[in-house]
Amino acid sequence: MIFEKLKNINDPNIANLLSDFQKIMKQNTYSKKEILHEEGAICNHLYLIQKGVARSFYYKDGKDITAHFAVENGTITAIDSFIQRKKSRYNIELLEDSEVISISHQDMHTLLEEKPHYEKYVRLFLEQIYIDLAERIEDLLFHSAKERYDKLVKHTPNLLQRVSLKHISSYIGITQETLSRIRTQA
Amino acid sequence: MIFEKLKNINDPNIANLLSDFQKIMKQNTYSKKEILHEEGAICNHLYLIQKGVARSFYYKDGKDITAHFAVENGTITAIDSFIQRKKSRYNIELLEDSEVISISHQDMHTLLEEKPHYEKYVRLFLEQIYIDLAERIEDLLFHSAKERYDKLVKHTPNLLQRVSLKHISSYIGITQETLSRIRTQA
DNA sequence: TACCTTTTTTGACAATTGTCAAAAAAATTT
DNA sequence: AAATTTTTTTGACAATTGTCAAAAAAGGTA
Repeated sequence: MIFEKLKNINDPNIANLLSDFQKIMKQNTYSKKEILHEEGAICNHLYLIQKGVARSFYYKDGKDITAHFAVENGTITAIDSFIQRKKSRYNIELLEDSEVISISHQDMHTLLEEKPHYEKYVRLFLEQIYIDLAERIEDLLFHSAKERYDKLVKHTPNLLQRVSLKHISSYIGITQETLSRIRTQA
Repeated sequence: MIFEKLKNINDPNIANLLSDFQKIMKQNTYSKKEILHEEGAICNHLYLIQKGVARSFYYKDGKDITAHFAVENGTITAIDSFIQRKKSRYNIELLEDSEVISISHQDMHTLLEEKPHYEKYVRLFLEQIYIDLAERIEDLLFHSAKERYDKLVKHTPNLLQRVSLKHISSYIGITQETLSRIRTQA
């Protein structure tokens, strides 16, 4: 299942959906450090990571802050820009040599116009990522830095091995130094 | 426009949507402190506040934490439970005597099955609340307690006058005492 | 291997926010 | 209006996290 977020859906039509979406998917390979999207531009693509790791990030007071990671089967985009069609504050870069599928906003829009019965799946996709985001808020509000780190270790241990700690630390909302201290005293 | 989140949509069909949704809406009046939804139950309704204020909240280490406020024209539900059909950690209560419209999950599901072209609007609604949530994450991560409070004062000053500071403080992720100190030294 | 760059850790200290207890102020009820 | 309850503020102190600077470790390259 290309769209990991829809993997639990039991629906005979899903095969058609996949085949139609496949028509608007374009695959590319990128090398480490390549940029998929740069801040200031409107983000016109939804990216599916087939192989590799990507992160979205932005600058706050000159500091580089990671907003989201995507590994194999994950999706990434500058979601506010993609949805609202406005300039993005986010950048998206690859952290490993990667294979990435991209779907253009225009193609997706056209597909949804032509086959509005696919709206349902976009809705389901949004529901899933909404839940993910809501959990992240709870996490930030009500767990300590250490708890957030432990959760990450437990939930996505492989990410820790593939991504530098400075990105991890900003992702969980703390400084690199604090994360380092958390790790040693654990 | 009943659905504030869809107010910017320019679409001739929106009138039909409204009329169909109106058929599944039920209006009730509630008095202050009444509970719309209690934790442990699956949340079966989406609530639209016509008049009054509601908040969703839950308990973390015995402390009452506000997750969301809804004033006139706003929507509120235990969104994770409503979407995933699982038990909710949230409660929803009214903070003033209120008039509330409720839409049952079942009725909405049925309506979407019958008229799948309405899926698009649900998708647009979800996009909007996703953006709101994403902004909230940025706010929590990258603004100080004082900045978060000032933003609230600027953005929703009337809320401050209608809701007690203990709810405001937990909403912006700080203690009541810290909020009190922020307010005096401002 | 040696060199250079990037990442991670450590130290010292400062700033922010939390905790607990109590007082003051405001709102609600009798 | 008085009494009661709830909300807000204040004080003293502790805990957490951040900042800045530097050292150590790890990774990549010539």
